[in-house]
Amino acid sequence: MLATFARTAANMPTPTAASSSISSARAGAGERVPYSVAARELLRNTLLDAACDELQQRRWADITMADIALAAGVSRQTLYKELGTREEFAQVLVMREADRFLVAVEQAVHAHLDDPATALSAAFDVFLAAAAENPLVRTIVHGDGAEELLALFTTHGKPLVDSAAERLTAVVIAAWPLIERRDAELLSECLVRLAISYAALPKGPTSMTAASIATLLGPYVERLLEHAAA
Amino acid sequence: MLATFARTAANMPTPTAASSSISSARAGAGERVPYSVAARELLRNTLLDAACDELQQRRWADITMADIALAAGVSRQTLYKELGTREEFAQVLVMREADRFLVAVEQAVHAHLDDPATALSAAFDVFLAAAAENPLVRTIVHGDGAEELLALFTTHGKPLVDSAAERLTAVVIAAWPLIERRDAELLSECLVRLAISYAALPKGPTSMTAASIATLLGPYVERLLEHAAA
DNA sequence: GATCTCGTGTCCTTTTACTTGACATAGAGG
DNA sequence: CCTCTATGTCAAGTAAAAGGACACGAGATC
Repeated sequence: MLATFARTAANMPTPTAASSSISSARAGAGERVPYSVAARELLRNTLLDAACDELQQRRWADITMADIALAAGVSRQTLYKELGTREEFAQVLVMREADRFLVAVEQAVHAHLDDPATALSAAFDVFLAAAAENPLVRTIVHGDGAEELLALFTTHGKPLVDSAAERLTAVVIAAWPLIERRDAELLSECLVRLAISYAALPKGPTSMTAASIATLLGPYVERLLEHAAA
Repeated sequence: MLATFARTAANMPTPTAASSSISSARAGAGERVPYSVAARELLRNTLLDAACDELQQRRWADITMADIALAAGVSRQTLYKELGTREEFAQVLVMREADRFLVAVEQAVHAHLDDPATALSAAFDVFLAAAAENPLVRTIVHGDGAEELLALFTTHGKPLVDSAAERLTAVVIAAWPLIERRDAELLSECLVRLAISYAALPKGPTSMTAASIATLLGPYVERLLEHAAA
């Protein structure tokens, strides 16, 4: 039923759960976002979206800050103030995209709480499939002139890896609370690094890669759970 | 596949087509919304959403403008400037909700382009079902202290009826271009008035009511189409 | 019936956010 | 070498929102 119409899609707390068709979203509790915060978010996202759009048409190296500001309908100054320098902008852009991948991964894990190895495989598969079709990733991996962006995944990838690993750790711990934090952190960082590697340089069908990873790391995870249960 | 992640749900042109799960929205053409416009929209919607939320907790008469502004995280002054007086605010609130109903109706019609009578029935059914569960409508129809809002549907309902009829006319003409505008206008206004009447005072299951309307007006529509085809 | 209280609607001042134009700098290309 | 262009930053100008104040009218209280 579409009975209860959707709340304005504009004022969602996070784009996380922004799917649920046309139904009563956020009818629940005090998840109220004051306008000032929502406007700030809107500004940032408008800017980042504009950059993504531009990226699908020409190389990052050919896109100026002025282009991005113009595309977002905002002055260049506002862009600098809100997102910092070009490098910082790129960093934020990449981080946001990574965050979205994490959301997808989180869902995949959540769907296989009973079987860690399957969860591992499913999550990795979802990630790789998404990465393979994601415009930003494709641009970076496939196209030329995106070396600066590429570096954010590798040589300058510390913020990304750390952040993603941290988030993934949270996912793991939420899924299997018995696992020790240190173990979860180790596993997460390993997974993140593998994920980035395979996203940058795919090998064979995504499901096979995912299965391989599950084969490699599944025993470790199960060992962890056994120890935890004991 | 969720491959291509959703564009920021914040910057959608209209909440109209804001359903399509997680897939590449607006990758198409120049449907770019400059930030200033999006921010304005966001402000209005935040305010209206806040009012809706409040309405689910207490009566319209008990909700002050200050409450709404506070709930939206905005100053009272901004509220007045953006949405006008209390009456105007209520008007806008109602109109927005009506607009959403029209969207649902439009979809229902679109799903039955081949059979006008069925389209009629389906549209009316969708409308009534939605109205029956819609929080705002329920508040107005069921609760006390909403007389001021109720008037906007009846005695002071000219803007609503005119607007809805006009939009419905557009839907009808888009669906069956052969129908003459004058006929579409007559039909639309009649339907809008009936819809409001049954929303305010439901009678029996929605599907039966919808079927009755289709029985009553179906022949008229088919007659129109026959004449047009001739 | 006079007063008190509260919400409305408006005016005005301060503060914040965005725009605009300008400029120093550095790298690319003629 | 010089020009052209993009970056990053500054200061002045403008628009939007916040915050305070007040007149007005409606209900409540005494």
